[in-house]
Amino acid sequence: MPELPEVETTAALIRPHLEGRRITSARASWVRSLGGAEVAEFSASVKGARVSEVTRRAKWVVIHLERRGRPAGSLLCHLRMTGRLVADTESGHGAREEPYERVALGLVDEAGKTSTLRFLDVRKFGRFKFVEDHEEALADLGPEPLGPEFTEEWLIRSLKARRRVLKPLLLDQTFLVGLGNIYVDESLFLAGLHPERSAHLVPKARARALHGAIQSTLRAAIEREGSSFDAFYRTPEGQPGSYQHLFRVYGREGKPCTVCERPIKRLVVAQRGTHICTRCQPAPRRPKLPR
DNA sequence: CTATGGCCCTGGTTGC
DNA sequence: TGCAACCAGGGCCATA
Repeated sequence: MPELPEVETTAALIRPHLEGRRITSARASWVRSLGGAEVAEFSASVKGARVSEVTRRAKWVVIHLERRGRPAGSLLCHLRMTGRLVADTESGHGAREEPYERVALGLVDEAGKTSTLRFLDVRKFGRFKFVEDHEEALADLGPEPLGPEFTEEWLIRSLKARRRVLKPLLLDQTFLVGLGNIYVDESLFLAGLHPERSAHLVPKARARALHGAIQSTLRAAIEREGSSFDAFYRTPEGQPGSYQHLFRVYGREGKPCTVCERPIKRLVVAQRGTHICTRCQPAPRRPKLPR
């Protein structure tokens, strides 16, 4: 469950269980989830710290820590393909290790009530790591698609400057953050753009359409708490997302386009499964090959 | 700068 | 039924 809307939803779900609480213990049953740190080192970094705030940057959940009222580093969590963050409301569960649990934190609130935050991750691609400075750690990321930097003018200018295929460029987190395979396909469909078009050849009007498509797709998905079409990947906390019912192309191979009824096609672009309507998203002109 | 392919991992689905 | 191949919402790294 790893694109911007799912990460935003995750941050919102765990926030009330974390803010204001103090970390009393930490454990990790899969060290590589810690992103390079040893378990003891990780534990020492977070134990005794208080969670001041839970935010999101790109596809990262950022858990801000403080000690004596001063900033004291952050926990950065990336869900990658199968990661989940689950907060226990009931106390007394802290000792039990859940299936696929990779990292867990014991917490206590001001009244002495205990709880547990667990990082579960079937495929172990995700990360749950401590950093001193989250801004430095995330410095290479592009702008937020729902933030003030991401304007129509920015997108027009930035597309023009890149001689790259459109879809992989939009998936590149150093270019623009938050989009993954699903929301890229959905956004390109809404904008009427073929994923293999050259970024620098996208006309201004289409770039404007793409800007609107990205924002409206992400906003609508956040409103529905993201997508979850596989029981395996759902968040057990709260309701699973429901945006998957509104997919126009993703996972709809062979089904009729919602606009023109032509069957949706699946192709592979930059090694990623890609879904398009060949009528609504006309293929780019192929450059003439020298003979 | 851009593109490609391997790699990290596990489990569900598909096809023989 | 059994089993192998293939697929998956991400991103890093080396190489060309």
